[in-house]
Amino acid sequence: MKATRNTTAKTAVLEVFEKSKTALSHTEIQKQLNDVCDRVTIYRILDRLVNDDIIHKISNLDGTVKYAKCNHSHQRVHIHNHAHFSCENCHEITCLESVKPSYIMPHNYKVNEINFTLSGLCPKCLNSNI
Amino acid sequence: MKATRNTTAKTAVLEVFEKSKTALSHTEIQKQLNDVCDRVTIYRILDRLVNDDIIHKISNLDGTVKYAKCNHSHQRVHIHNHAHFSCENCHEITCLESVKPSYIMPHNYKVNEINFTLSGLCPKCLNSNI
DNA sequence: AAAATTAACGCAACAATGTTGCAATTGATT
DNA sequence: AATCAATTGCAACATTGTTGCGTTAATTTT
Repeated sequence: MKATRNTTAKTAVLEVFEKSKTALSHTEIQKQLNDVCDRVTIYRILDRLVNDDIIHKISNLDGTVKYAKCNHSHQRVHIHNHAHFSCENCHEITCLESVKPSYIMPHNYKVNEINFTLSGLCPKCLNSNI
Repeated sequence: MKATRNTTAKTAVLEVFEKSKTALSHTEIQKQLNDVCDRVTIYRILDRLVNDDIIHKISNLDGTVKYAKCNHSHQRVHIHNHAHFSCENCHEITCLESVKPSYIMPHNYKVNEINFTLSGLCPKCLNSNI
């Protein structure tokens, strides 16, 4: 339908995701890009990548929004039903690909998407006795 | 420890929550309050109410933040482990008190809080064929 | 390989949301 | 009634996200 182009800015953003093990906010991406492109462009690239199903959006308990690359095998129908972990100490958000919640819904609801975010202490911060 | 006071502004905010069946954003509360108090005051009241465990904060997939009154019986230790439903059509967020996800966590994580938000169509919007 | 098409960009300006400092007010306590 | 500190209003600021528009550049077509 659409024709998404491979621009230098988009490539740069994707490289940042490639390097990062954790989810990134718009601001964090901007810092790593070092003026490769405008702030607005990053917003637009993120929107496009979400639409193209290359990254997904995660909204944290504290209201911050982050993005992470989808590193699943290319499925035809793609639902981000895995959990995310948000560390209260280092504020890193990581995908817990293996954690998939099971639940029972009341009737008459149509569920399209789920957001399952757990927060607490990540292994790194848990072991460095806070 | 602290001494939270019962002010007119706080009472007004609580009345708004009492009347509402759905979760409310700061803006929605402000509109219903009709200049009872300043915009900043509402932010501070919400912070206090969350701290006092009277309301809880819900952050939606789209990044919007809402608050809802906790209408559970007064438990000593209080974890908001129920789900929330966010309608993509009417944008209302409701608590699904009965829906509690079960999941298995990897070791070395300490989970303090969970945020389980489902989005799609609520019964009201589902039945009014969109 | 050049021309044509249009997605993507930069810039500026704006809108929404949340935060902070400080003096004045007011609820609770003595 | 006097005291104390939590709460408020105001102003100013910070952050985050959006929009319009003329220009640039990635693809496609010729």
